[in-house]
Amino acid sequence: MPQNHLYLVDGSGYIFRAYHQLPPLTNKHGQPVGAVYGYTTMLWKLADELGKAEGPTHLAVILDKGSHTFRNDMYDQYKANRPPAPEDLVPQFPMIRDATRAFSLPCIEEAGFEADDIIASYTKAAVAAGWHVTIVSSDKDLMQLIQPGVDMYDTMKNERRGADYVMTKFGVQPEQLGDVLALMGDSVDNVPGIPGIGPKTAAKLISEYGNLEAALEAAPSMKKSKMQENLIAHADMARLSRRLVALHDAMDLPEPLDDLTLKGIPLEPLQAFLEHHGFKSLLARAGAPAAAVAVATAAAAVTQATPPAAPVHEEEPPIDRSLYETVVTDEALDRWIAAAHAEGLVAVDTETDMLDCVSCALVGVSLAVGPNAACYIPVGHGGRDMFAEKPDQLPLALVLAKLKPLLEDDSVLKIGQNLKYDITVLRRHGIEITPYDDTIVMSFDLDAGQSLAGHGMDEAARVHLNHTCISFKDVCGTGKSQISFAEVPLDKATEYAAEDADVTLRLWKLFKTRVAHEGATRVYELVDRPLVSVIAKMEHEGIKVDREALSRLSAEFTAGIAALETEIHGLAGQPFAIGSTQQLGAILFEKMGYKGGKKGKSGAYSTDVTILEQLKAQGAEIAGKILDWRQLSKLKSTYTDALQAQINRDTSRVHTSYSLSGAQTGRLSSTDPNLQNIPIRTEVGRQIRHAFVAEPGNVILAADYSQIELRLAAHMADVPALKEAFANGEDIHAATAQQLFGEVNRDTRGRAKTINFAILYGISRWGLAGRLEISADEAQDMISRYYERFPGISLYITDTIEKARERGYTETLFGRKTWFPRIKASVQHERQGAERAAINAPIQGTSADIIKRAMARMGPALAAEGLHDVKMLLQVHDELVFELPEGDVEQASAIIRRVMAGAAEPIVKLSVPLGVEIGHGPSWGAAH
DNA sequence: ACCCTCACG
DNA sequence: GACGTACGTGAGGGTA
Repeated sequence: MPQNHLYLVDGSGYIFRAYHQLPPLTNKHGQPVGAVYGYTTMLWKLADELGKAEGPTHLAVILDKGSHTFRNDMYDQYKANRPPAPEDLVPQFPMIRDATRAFSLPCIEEAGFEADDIIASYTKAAVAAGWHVTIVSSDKDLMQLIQPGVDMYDTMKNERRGADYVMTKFGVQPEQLGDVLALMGDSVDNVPGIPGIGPKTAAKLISEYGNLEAALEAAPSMKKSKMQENLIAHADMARLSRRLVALHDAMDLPEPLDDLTLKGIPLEPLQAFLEHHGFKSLLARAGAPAAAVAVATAAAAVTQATPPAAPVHEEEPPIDRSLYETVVTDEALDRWIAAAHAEGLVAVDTETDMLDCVSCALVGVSLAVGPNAACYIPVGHGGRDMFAEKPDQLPLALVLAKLKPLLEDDSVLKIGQNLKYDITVLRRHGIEITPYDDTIVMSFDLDAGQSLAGHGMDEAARVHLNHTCISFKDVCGTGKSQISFAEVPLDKATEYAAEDADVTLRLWKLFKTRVAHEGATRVYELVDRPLVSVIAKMEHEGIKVDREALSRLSAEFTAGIAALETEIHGLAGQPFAIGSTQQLGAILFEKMGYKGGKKGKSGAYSTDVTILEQLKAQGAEIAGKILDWRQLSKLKSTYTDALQAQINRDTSRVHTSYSLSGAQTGRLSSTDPNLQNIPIRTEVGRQIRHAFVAEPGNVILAADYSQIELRLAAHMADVPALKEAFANGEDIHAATAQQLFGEVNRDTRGRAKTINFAILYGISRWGLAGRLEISADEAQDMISRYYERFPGISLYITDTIEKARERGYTETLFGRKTWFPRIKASVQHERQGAERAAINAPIQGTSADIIKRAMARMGPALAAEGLHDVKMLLQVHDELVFELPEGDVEQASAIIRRVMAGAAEPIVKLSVPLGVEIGHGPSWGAAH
């Protein structure tokens, strides 16, 4: 009779690990199932052990139930600083139980006890009965249970662990591990331990003195050191910690040992479960687990099962463009679509006849399902002219009809590089791409700030695949002789387009693994990926601009500019190009003899606002005129003229393009045109905002976060005085003025405001001195006072810089990384520049994360309350702009406010409220 | 292609 | 002791 062998599976521990290590999959019902999938493969692996020498004869999955256990009664801080489970993990907990049931395995949980205690109790009982035990977990606390006859098994690393593992990892025997853990403490579970003692020191003490109590008792006679003092001072904390890490092994077993006998795994419930979640590839590709088949073969003849394939990292074949196919027949198209279904994923790229995706025509679609397995489906070659001669290609309508089910199939992942473009193009043809991954966004979430990693495809291919893509220029030429993609011959078009899809798929494979392993899953899944289709919608929507209003302004500005020009030339005594800083510098500082030195390496005179304002203050009339001239020229060329040219001919609206990878901090950026820098600060400039209007019957609504970055700074640096001021709804700059100067008036409030911003940007006394027109010493005093009044700020600054230097990156509250390679530069000002950016990045980036989450939730929140005509049009970093029927304003305002104010939740709980200010009117200008 | 300047948060 | 003088963007005009 072979010996009984009980496997105890630490299900709760596993699911967290699977969540962080595995790609964030969703099933065909749109539910997140990455962790469930990982959990399922683990059970599968265990099922395959059945019948082997070291395999289980008995097995139980142990789960945590509820969060309050006897340890909380012992120490109310236990696990107190643990963040709530990620929102896409929560719905997976019940599915874990489904998965366990699908394998027909017993599942044990008990209120008041942690899974660890249940495992300890079963281990004790089984050992007493003379059984072998294997604990399936990688938890260090459970390693205390290792003893002869009891080992651990880490399925992810495929590693069995005994006493020697504990010895290499912690330097002690398993039975001494509890003492080591007690000294070390555990920041995740909030076990206090002894400050300053980590794994190394703890192990040294325990192996030297044998156990915790002996070490504590010996402390007074140890050599004097910080560690020794701490050992004495915190002895009670260590004793409490010892009790917290001890496993409770004497509970009544919820189910008797003998009930845990493994009998085999009926195939049917397992199959149903796998099919429900679309894990059927697991069954189909790898064969059922041996145990399941053993049961199934009795009923039906099943083909020889093979064990699930271990993930092998095979070298991909180099890119070979000769293997790409031009798809021009029904049969070929069907074959590619079937291949995509079989693979469960497909890289997609669309080719169009112009860059503007609102007006462009579809020219072709490329697909890739594996390395070099890529094709191009031409549909619009030969151009839009109905009568032009065209190459042989499938009709557009047919291709769209066949692609639609694939592109909308929940069980096939669509992969694209900068998908918002393709989403818009295909949405115009009635296709909603879902689900999707975007490699440009993945790249950004991994490598923002890494100077070597460009996120565009050509650069990404060079960096990550060591491959040079065919450039668009090579195919279409440049400048005047540039041709449209519709005119490119099919063979050349296929090489170019299919390569894009092929490269995208290869990049995706790399990034998918990295996202999971490098902690980018949170920000990718919870912030950026959902945003892609939202941004696509906003760009497609566009905003109405009153062309006549702009044209009137242009005319006004032209007249103003001309008048000023005459005056300036008169004052200068000669005509010159006012826009030329070179000529202007010569006039001001050489001919007219004003003071104001040369600047920097170029040796040119600086003529920027600060200089001109100084001259003006000295009484130079020309300086004021030049400032006015510059303002009007800027407004005319950058706004009133340029915006008119940007009004789309087909839609009569302006469609900006947002870059999701534009700003290193995680902010969006806006181009063609940039709608994030429309004037507002001066009255003249503000008129331009009034030209952004709503359709008749509609209004423009603008919703702003008020002081979001300062609020986040107060939260992140933990500044009680600032937090309190925000909680009380005070004027924050006035409150700062009160703290710093003891009185509030226009002057002190203004200075306080400057200092508040200086803090967000990484202050230097020189910089502050310049801004406030005080001496560096006075500025230094002011900074010191700020740190004194707002403790936490200086700690935040030093901490952030230190961490950035250590790890190379900073992180937002949502885990967005920004890399700072120059933080180790030997050139001082380069390094200091990186330090200032590092101070700012977590704050600016968290603010960006929050508004992005608000944007992703806005559509569903509005729709849920029946508001289908509210359109989100623009994002300006802390502001969202909507167009909506006048009658919806009240209801929409409440929803918008709620969504924006609560956008951090539940992932991040802020200790300050987020304020939202909302206004509306016939134009953007009027909405403020 | 680069610099300067200036519009925004 | 000199250095250079706040974070993050994009666009237009002048110059080389």
